[in-house]
Amino acid sequence: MADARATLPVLDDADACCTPPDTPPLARADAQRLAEQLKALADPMRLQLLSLVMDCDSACICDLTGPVGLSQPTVSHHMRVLVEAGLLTREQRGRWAHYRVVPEAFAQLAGLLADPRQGLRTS
Amino acid sequence: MADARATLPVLDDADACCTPPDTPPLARADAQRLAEQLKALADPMRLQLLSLVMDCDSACICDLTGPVGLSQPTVSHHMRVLVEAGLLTREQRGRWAHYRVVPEAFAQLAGLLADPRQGLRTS
DNA sequence: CGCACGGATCGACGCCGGTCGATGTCGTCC
DNA sequence: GGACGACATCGACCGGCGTCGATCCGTGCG
Repeated sequence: MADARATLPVLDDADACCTPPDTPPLARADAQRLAEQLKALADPMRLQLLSLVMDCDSACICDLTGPVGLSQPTVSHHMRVLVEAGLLTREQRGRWAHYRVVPEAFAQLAGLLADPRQGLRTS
Repeated sequence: MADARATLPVLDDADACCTPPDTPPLARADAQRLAEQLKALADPMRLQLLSLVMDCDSACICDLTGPVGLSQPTVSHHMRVLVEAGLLTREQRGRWAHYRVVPEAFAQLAGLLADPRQGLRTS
């Protein structure tokens, strides 16, 4: 802040008061990757869908449309988002696509959030 | 799925094959609340801002605009989002607004994600 | 082969949110 | 009081995203 800068006459714009100059923000690529996973989770419908998948080990879309009250294309879209984010896996069996939770992905996210200082530093 | 339904003659539309009928999805209000917190985190810029705040215990906006390369209004807006999501606190001191991380909020989110089955069931 | 079913994809629509220049508000200093 | 600096807010712009009806694709069965 300005008062700290006043005592550092030669560090008026290269040094932030609280941020050591050798500590840049989280790398852009890491931030993007983490944000994408969090964004996949950051929708109430997708959280509801996840809770349903978790409760029955594996689920297909015809089981999910009713409980969450969404149309089939919408559920299909959401499931795709979750699969692409690495939070679910999809397995085609005949007519049915089975979706399952990826526990490791949640564990990893939990680890990042549990220790925010170290977690958000991981690259 | 359809084959499971074929063996449950009276549960053809009320029962999903994998979801026990007494296990509804995550409650809508809970899903909304959790989604809001996750959405606050689900932006790469905000993750970068958070990593900076974490590294220096407390920061103000003038310290943050440079490292993340955003304008003051944008940073101010992002900080507001994080404060309203309960992930940061804001304290006005003279001209400066000090932002700090709320560790408990992260711990809670981590808990929800670490044990997804129970975590997403919590209300 | 034709039909039924489950699910993916397309296209359109409306809403949301990141971004910034401009401006307003507040606190501090002279 | 006026000037300055920090930061909040406003308004506009633009891209992204949730949603659904329609349609397409793949599988299974008679």
